[in-house]
Amino acid sequence: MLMPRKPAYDRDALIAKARDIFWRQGWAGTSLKDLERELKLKPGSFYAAFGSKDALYALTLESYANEGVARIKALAEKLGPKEALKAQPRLVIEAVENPTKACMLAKTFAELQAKDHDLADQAARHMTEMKACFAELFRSAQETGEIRADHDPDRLAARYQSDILGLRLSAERKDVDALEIAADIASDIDRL
Amino acid sequence: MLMPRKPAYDRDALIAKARDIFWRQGWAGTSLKDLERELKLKPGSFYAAFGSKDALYALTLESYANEGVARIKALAEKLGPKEALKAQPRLVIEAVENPTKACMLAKTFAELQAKDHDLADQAARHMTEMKACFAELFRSAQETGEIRADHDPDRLAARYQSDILGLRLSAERKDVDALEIAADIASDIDRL
DNA sequence: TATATACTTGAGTGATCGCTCAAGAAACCC
DNA sequence: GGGTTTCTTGAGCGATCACTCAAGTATATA
Repeated sequence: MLMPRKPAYDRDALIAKARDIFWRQGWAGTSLKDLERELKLKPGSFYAAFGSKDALYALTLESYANEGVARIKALAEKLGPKEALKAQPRLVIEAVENPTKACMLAKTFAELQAKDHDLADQAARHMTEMKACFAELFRSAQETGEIRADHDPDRLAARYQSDILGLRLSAERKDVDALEIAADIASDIDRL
Repeated sequence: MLMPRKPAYDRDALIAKARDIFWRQGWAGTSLKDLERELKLKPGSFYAAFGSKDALYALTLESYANEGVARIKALAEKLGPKEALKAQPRLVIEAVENPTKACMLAKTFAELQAKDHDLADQAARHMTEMKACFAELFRSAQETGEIRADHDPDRLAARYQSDILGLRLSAERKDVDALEIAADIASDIDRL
């Protein structure tokens, strides 16, 4: 007895579009008007589809984090763990398809942590996830002997992630040559 | 013929107080209500004293940057350039008087750059200023022979500042041992 | 003490915020 | 095509935004 009607939009495409807007403009910096205009959705459709601005933001964080993990894992598959870690800094600041260089998780965390917003926790969890991913790469690079075994892979991962966050923020600046920094981060890995 | 009346508040103290609020909560995250409550100023007095929210924010950025430059220069005076650069990472994440660990200039820049807001430019200029300050320390450490002369001090400064930005953001996370990262940044300087 | 001047107060401005909902349009099964 | 259900539309909700201003108060000089 069901007689439905399909939505006129592609939900995943809308989430990807919203991700780019939130990524660039932040949480408070993006209004419902912005989203309605860019997603071509009237308020009613928007709320029927996503429930709330925060709920959509959560979906975009999820999407962002999943793609990030997938990208680094694919890179490791292709280049091996050490070379993937070395290549990542340069790739991440050269990705022209990104709406901005800085990390969306870091931006979200920095903006909303003081408010104890749920989205800050969620961003933090995704960053922990990424850090674990980096640690695994350091660990397997140690197993293959590419990196000396007397380093703590978790510590290496924390430092590496911190460097990447700084790099990606620096890459937004006009007075900084982010490629030099990326190269220096990569060459640090050779010294391990 | 002038018959004035002094304000009941200490303007510099108010700016310092506002700085801490903006630093923690960001630009969009701080409402006039927040400021009026914390500064104990009614709207009329607020606008008579500072003109606008943005004008006050600009004053707080100025205050923040001036104190930052003064602190690093005092540290260099006391410890010498190399030891100052090595000490700074730890000191900056251990400063308990700060409302938050992350750098206010970086947070401002990240939040407002996409909007082409004047405050983003101003924050960027202050970061450039800080970078030049770091470069000068690297340069003088090279002159004393503490750091090898075959490094580009401007490049070292850009990398160092990028590392500090990442460190300070990392220091806000519960799952990261920022002291370890600070120690690793310091030991990197010994290898130069 | 009288008066001029600056500061303080708080109600209130129009604009925008995230969001709701009733009504109309469109697509499905029978 | 008829009937049912979902999707789409857009006016409009109360709350909050940054900000204004006229009236009241306090403090200086004369």
